[in-house]
Amino acid sequence: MMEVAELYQLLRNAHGESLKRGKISPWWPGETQDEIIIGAVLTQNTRWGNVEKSLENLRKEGLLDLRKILHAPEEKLRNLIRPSGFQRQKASYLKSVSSFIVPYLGSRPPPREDLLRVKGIGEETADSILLYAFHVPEFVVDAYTKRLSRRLWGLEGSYRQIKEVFESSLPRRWRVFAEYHGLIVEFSKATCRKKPLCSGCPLRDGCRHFTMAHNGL
DNA sequence: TACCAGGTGGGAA
DNA sequence: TTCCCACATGGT
Repeated sequence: MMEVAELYQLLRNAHGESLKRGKISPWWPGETQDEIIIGAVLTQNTRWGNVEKSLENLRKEGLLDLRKILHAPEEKLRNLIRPSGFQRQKASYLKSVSSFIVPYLGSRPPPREDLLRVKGIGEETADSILLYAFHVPEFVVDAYTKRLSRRLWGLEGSYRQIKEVFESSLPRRWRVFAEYHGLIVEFSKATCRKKPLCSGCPLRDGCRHFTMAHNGL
């Protein structure tokens, strides 16, 4: 049985290149804390390609900045973030997140339990923000992580249970957590999503990609 | 055409 | 606690 720590090395061999993007943290694109936090909200149930369009719209208007979002008209925000969908919810979320998090920017990270009380921030978004924008070692469990954990190890647990499995199996360092989560996303996007597993699926018996990872290709 | 994407909130059971 | 659904857009 493949162990958690062992898989990390395999994924690094296969998808390590993807870790180079991202200036503040491995993998997550973004040049500022603000950009990462805004992206974390906009990517909720949304393809990253659509998020990029919204981020670019905000950048052009000088609104890739949480302090400015705080004072921007909500309707303007809605129009700018339209490409990433859920614009009513997400414009509202960006406001609530901004007002909470601005005092922490460039300073200490916000406590996780406080972040979770903010409208629009669930466990995954909270951990993404803490990990990628503030470098706090909180493992991010997303749909890819859940699926991979289920297929590889039969894990069916809650968010916190799966998070605990990863965190207890790895050195508690933010960079390890950041890389690992990014690698899982890249690996998952490159492999089969069909249910039940298609023949030759990576995650069970010799998927092409998995074999590639094994061979360090 | 139908389904999916780096989820969350709110209500019902 | 857990399950279900609305929320919106763009790509395949």
